[in-house]
Amino acid sequence: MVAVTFPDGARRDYPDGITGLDIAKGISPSLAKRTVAMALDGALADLTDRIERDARIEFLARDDKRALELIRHDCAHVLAEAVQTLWPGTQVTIGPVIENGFYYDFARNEPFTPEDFPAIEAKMCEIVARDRPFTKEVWARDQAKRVFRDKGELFKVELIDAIAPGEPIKIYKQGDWFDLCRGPHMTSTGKVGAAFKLMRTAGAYWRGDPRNPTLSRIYGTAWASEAELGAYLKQIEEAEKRDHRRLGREMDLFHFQEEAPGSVFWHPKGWTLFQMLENYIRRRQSAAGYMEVNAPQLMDSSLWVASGHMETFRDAMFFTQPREEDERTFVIKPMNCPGHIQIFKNGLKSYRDLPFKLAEFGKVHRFEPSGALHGLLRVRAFTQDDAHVFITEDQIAAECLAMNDLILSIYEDFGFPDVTIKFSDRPDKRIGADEAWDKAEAALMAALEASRRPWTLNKGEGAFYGPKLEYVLRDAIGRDWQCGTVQVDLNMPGRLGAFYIDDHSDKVVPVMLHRAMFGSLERFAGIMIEHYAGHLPLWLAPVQCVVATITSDADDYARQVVAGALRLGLRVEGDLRNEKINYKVREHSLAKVPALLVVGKKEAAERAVSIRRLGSQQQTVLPLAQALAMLGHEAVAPDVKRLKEAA
RNA sequence: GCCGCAAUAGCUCAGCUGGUAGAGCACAUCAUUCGUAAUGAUGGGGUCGGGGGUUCGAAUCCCUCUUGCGGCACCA
Repeated sequence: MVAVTFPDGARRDYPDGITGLDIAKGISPSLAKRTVAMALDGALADLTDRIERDARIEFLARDDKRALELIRHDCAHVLAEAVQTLWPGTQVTIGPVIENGFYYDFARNEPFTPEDFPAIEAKMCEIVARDRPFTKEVWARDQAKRVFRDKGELFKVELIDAIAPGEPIKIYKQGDWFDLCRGPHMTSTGKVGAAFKLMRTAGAYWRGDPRNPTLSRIYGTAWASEAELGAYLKQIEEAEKRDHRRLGREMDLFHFQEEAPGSVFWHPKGWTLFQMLENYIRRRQSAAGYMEVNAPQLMDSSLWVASGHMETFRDAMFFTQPREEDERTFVIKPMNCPGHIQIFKNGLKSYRDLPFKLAEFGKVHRFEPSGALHGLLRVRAFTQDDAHVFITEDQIAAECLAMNDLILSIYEDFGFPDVTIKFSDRPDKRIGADEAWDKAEAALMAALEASRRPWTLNKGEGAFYGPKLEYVLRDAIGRDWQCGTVQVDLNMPGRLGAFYIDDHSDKVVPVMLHRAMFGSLERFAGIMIEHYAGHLPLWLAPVQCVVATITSDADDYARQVVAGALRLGLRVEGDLRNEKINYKVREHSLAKVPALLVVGKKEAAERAVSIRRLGSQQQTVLPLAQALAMLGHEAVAPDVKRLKEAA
């Protein structure tokens, strides 16, 4: 007998090996009918699985939140059957559930294109309508391999070989079609429903390895109801409107062109935003004891051989061409650390000088793979808010913690309270002794734990010289981008011959921490633009307010308003054109100007302004002095505001 | 870099199976002085991403390069 506990706490004994379906039927036929799967002790399982030990059982209806991943996974199987029906000879590989949907990778000589989607979707609808039950069988390994090999499914044979010995080889059938699969599945294909849509095709390497064949991937989305599908598609449409590449053009912030792939042409407005970000970081890090420096853009390649960068990143570095007068090859810096180490090395340093904190808005160039480039988020030339902190081993944990706090407080100022923190430990390809890595990882981990923030482990993803913390932000369409980073480096200072004199007059190689907060100013600007959908807060907006006249009678007064705003340091423009106020409102709203100050005869007579804020139809009439004071206050950066309030 | 798709006016796009380029917005000029998301008229603007080929003839078909887009891989 097994004891089964129900969600209401009731407990009943059943014969050993009873299925969930039998239990459901015993309770009520309608329950059995509407149940698509079960959860045993919280783990999803096939409803027809036999229960062989005491467990807590839950019956999942199709509209249960947890059933959504089953809908998506079942949908992937339906897709695979549809594809193999339409194009016999296509091999199936894997088809997992992902955020918002699923994909399936196929091996076929001719890749799929979106033009194939209507036919595939129609076939999928047929399979769903047929409503065949999903049934599970466990096959012997040899039998499974034979069957798939005979079918020409060589990738599946490889997958079977990868299943650990002792693990069952599970086969799920849906009518005549079957697939090797971990499961679980719902009770039948009909449960997939109609709220699915194929989204796009893509090439993908088998098992993620570029040396393997390229498979043809089909991405799809699936939901419990048409309403949810519609809402999702709508959400994608909205996200596209906040794409920073589009807003960058619409707001006249920057552009790219063919001659400089992956390099930004910042326009006056975009550069204003960039400088606001830079100034903000400059204030924050200066308050935290960093000293700003500037190191050469070009340095002899020997320095990069010594640092170890040449060996690991040669293909991603830019070089100068030797010339008659100087045969050396120079590297266009891809990193700032070697430069900062030279500054540290210049002049003897004492332990009393530590922590020695050097910061630079360093413009670095990296020959990123062409396929990786993506607007401002992945470029070949970018500006790091980089810093290197030279310390003793004892200072590692405290300095890492201080960096972590500083970074998180900065993200909060920009409205990113939830940041994903990743801890990346030693990669296979690395320099330095394992004992050094042990020390570095332990210290970084101590700082991470002391900060009491949730984090995830990124196994083997550390830099070649040390472990790191990564701070990851999300763009409008849900892609993750690494921004800030804290890295412990016990290797490079030694390689480049840095040392300080300790309290026994001995030479000691310092520990170096690498730190970036925005990471790349370009990337952070892109994420910011998407985060605010172009509606930048006043302190960051390139044009903070426009003074717009209704008729030329107000021109003189408008000029006074502009002058008043300028005196307060506001970035203001006057719009005295002979255009209707409707036209001006539309234009400045589209340009995403945060505050529109409208002045007509009435305002001129009363020395007032009518304020219209971006995104609102409301107009507020305020006396001029009061309006400017209000805007002036709002335009103060959050960190400066805190200082003022504290004073 | 790999797989697929794309590139026509500043922007968004039309241009069927090859027959010499079009719209809206933007821009310029003129008129309009108007109370919170588009006033009207007129006008200028394109080696159809670059190069090569097929053809009597190429924006259109083929090859190639460049750049971009979506994934994959990469990311010090």
